[in-house]
Amino acid sequence: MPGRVDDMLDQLRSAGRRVTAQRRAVLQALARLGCAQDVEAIHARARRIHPRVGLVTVYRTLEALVGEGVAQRVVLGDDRTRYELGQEHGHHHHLVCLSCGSVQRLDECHLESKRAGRRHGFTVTAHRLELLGYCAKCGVPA
Amino acid sequence: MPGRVDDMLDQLRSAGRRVTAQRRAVLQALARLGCAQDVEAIHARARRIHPRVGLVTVYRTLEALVGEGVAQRVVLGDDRTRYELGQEHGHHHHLVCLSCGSVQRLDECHLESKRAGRRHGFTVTAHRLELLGYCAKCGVPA
DNA sequence: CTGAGTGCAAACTTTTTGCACAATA
DNA sequence: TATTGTGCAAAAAGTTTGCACTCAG
Repeated sequence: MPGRVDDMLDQLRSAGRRVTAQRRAVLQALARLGCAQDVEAIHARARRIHPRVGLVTVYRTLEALVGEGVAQRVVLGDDRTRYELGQEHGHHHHLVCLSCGSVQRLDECHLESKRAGRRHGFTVTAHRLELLGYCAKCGVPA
Repeated sequence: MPGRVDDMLDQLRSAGRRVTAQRRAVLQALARLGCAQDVEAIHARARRIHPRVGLVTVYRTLEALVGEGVAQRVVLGDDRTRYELGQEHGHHHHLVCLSCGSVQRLDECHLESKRAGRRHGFTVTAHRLELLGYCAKCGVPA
């Protein structure tokens, strides 16, 4: 995971962007936090790595990372904007616990709806799927 | 569709809520607009039906309708909160055009991921699926 | 007539922008 | 050194809340 962060920093540099301590911190925060984290959490984690990271910089850095294809926005249905490393490669979905709000990654993708879209004259190029329910820890409420 | 609105108003009344001209207007706006509309659009449409509807009332009414199971929130990945009539019954997904932003309803649901969730110790009780791409009118960009 | 519902204004939350300063390449 | 990136403060945008007034039941 640390090597991966360096690779991404190189990618930024190659794209003509500058590598700063703040960006490194945001990237490391993303790498350590796992998927679908909101901006506040990313900011807090980044601060633990490098105290001089402002919230504004986190917003701007995330936008830059998305632009470079290093990170992506994730929308889960609550009102928070979330981000995670990786783009379409490493495609996955999320299991969102309705009880504790935890989010875990689901790598399988049994999706057969592309055809359905095409039947509507719609060309499906991407999709987003969230499974909502209760995680093993919480269990289903009575 | 007009009968359906009256039925929903009755449902509100039975639940001890009051039926006002504003609520009727919001409900009619939802019925006429189709699925996944944002609050601003609902407000504008409601105003055309009954000019004395404030934005705040639209927010509060939508919340009440969701609480009564008459309407539901829809999250599509842009930053807007959207609403539409109907709840889990009438389950459907959306085809979101990346070019014009139009949203159309997809009634089919070929979802086989519930099993996948269960394998993770996760009990799936609901899911959300958006297919992104290009509608027939827009076509796929070069 | 009594409490649920409404409108307005103000408060809040989240995200964006302007501008002077700092630091990378 | 030439810019890109940063921080702060302020502005926007979207949503919620307090309060007095209105109206459905």
